[in-house]
Amino acid sequence: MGEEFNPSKPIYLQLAERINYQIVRKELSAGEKLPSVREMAIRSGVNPNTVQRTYSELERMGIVETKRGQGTFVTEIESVLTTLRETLKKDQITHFVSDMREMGFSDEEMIQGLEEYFQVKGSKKG
Amino acid sequence: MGEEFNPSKPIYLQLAERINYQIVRKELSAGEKLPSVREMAIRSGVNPNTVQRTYSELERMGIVETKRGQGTFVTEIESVLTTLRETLKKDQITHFVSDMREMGFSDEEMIQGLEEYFQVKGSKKG
Amino acid sequence: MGEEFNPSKPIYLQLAERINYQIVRKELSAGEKLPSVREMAIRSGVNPNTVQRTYSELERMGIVETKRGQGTFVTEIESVLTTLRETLKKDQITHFVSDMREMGFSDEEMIQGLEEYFQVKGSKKG
Amino acid sequence: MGEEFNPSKPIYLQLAERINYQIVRKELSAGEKLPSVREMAIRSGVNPNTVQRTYSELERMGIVETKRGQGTFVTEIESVLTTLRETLKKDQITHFVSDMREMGFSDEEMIQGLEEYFQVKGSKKG
DNA sequence: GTGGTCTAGACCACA
DNA sequence: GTGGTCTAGACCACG
Repeated sequence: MGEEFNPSKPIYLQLAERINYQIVRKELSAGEKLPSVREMAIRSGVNPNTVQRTYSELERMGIVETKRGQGTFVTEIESVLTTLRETLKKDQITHFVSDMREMGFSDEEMIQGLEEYFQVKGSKKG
Repeated sequence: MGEEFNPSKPIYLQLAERINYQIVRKELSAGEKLPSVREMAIRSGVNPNTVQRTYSELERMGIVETKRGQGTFVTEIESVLTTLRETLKKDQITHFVSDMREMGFSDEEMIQGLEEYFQVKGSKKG
Repeated sequence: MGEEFNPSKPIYLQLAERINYQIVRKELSAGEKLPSVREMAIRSGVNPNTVQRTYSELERMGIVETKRGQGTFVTEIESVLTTLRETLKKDQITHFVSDMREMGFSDEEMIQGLEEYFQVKGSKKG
Repeated sequence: MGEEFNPSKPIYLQLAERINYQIVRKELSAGEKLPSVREMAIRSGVNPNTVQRTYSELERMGIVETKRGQGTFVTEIESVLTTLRETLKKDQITHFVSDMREMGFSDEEMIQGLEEYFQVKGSKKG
């Protein structure tokens, strides 16, 4: 139990990122209930206070809604989920481009490399 | 001193990857001397034997040449460095595509996202 | 227990050579389990780490396959074993010719000497 | 100083073999003086008594002659040297064939392997 | 049990 | 100094 956390970043943010990731991957669907704070604390191997902070942060971002006495739920507002998806996409791309540039690759090489990859491995079109 | 290592992967391999990365980023140029085994051990916070194993591995891959009593040097064979560069590129791309697909993005969305990114931020052509 | 090793050559390589030799002589057959690292260490009178290194080397050469938690086994890939056999043959011949030449014998004398030897002692044809 | 000796065989015989080998390689020519017992003992790192025994053995075989007060000399009798040469050749061949047979090679494979070797590496004819 | 990794500390050959 | 090997002893993941 309890995957590891990078000590150089607040755990509550890392946990939030993981949940966002799960939402975009549809492991958590719109309207679905998140694990209770205590449950999530045990699963993640962190303190319940940390989970609480994560949930608050997610609520501040509009990604989850807390219903008193019932629990915390993924928002059903489509636009929020779409934005979240776009945000994560952008983050991934930013990180990718940054790494590739550090290795000295040009924009063309990245595009080209991707297209070659798709051709070889077979593509998944949207 | 002593950067962190992921406990789920052998340290000697992670260290090799870091060095490969440094070579591709030209933080280490062709023919340049690597830190001595002992020096690198101190810098990395690991045992000299572990560094030794890393250097052996790199030598086996042809990325590094060792001269007894003198030290360990980045190879000057161009083709090896080119291959290394291509390998790391492929790895990055594989990882990127894998993550993006897990988040449900299509190949088109990745390419498109990249191109948008380049247009907004300004491109670096090869 | 504990056969002797030539101090002028790494033990882990000498041990590997011995095992290769045993395989070619069919004292170890394809698919057969090698002694465990610890067992072999005791038999050979060396440290388990040294045996480990030998087994790693053999695996790198494809001569041996290791199954986690089960042991190390001689490969069943015929081509590898054939190649090994050919390699050892070549090594033997190289060594023989080198010694004979040092003693001043010509190629003809070697061939001739061999043929005489076979005639006198009785031959084993393939 | 002092090459190593195989503990499984008398040192005096190993030393005799080495000297025979040197004679056949013409590092010691017919009639040439061998090092004095004391000198040889130092060079070989063995006890002078052992060298004495080696020289006696060589004299028994007719390979050297001892002249009181002058030293020990390689014989000048051609037939003895020829025989020695033939004996060493036979020993080499016996050892070679024995090893190759243990590895399962047929007589044909040995001859064939030798001939291939000569073709590739270039032959030295007598 | 198995193999695999890591540390600690030692000794060696080379230059 | 450099890299290379070896031992001793520990801990881990796998089955």
